Amino acid sequence: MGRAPCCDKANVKKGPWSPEEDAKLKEYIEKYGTGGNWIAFPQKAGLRRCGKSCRLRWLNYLRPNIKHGEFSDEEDRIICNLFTNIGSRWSIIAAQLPGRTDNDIKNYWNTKLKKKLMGISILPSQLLKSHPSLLLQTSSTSSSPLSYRGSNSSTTFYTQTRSFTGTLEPISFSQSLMSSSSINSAPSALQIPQESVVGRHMQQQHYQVKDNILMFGGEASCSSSDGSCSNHQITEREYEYGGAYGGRNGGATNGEVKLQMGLQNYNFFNGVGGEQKIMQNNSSGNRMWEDQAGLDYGLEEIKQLISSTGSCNNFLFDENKTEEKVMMYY
DNA sequence: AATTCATGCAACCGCGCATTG
DNA sequence: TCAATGCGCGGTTGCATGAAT
Repeated sequence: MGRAPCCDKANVKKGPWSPEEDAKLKEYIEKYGTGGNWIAFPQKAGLRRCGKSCRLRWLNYLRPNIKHGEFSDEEDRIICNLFTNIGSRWSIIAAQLPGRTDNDIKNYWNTKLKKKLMGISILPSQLLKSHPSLLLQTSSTSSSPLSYRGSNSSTTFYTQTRSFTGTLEPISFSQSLMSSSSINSAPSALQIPQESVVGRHMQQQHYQVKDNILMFGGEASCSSSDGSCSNHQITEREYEYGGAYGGRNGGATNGEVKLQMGLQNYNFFNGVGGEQKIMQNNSSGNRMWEDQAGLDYGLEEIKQLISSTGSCNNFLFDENKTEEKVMMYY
């Protein structure tokens, strides 16, 4: 035996609210308040709606000072931080963001912010599966997809920070490249965000390794918000896999991806709880990317992904928008 | 131009908690 | 103490819209 319904389902209207209903609701509340009883509210206000529906409409859209539209970087940062600490307690998170509703934040998280995080560790193979039109193009003599060249000298990692779809906006990706989880799981782990390899607006980034510290950012760093250039460099040993991730707009030049690390096994795409790619030698001595798991991110994993950097502020967003620098031990 | 697909968002639903009698 | 009731929250759904094919 379930609980009694909160209202007469047969006699209440469902679906989108009309302007007339909105006006009625707003007018009544401005005159008399909510009356402290949402269940009884519709009858008093002359609305054929469920009380819960009235409450939701008022709280999320009609009450004063509701803020709609784009979330600022600061708001992103707060959401990210709070999610790391308390999880999906949207009402609490909303309490920290004046004018924002829990529903708004929840939707924003589910549709955009989470994707940004997931984009950080999505894999090239995954991209190619879902975007076969993205032909691989090697930047050198190699013709095989995801191939790379190695050398013993300095390393350059060229990539881009723009998304390849409109939903993956750049979010200081250079800072988010690495997570401690990937670091912990294997030496020299490096995550390449989705937007790092496919995009319509190409950029170069270099990652530096100095004294076993991978350094992101620096003088040539780019701002995440404007998509300007960021340069990072990795020294020690160079491997390069030609990225044909340029897509229809980018082509060979834009899609070039170079990457180098100094170890034999490279756990570049170690998504937290998701698919891993490990570059390793095969029997014929060629290095290959190996799928390790499916790409399935849960909230816990995303939380780990966030928290693994120690601070969400450091993870996603640049405090001062002028320099991005992340140092990691490998 | 038509169709399909992807995305974002408003709204709904069910459950747990708090309050009240 | 306990049952009834209402509130609030988080997860999910469905629709509208725009992009891609």
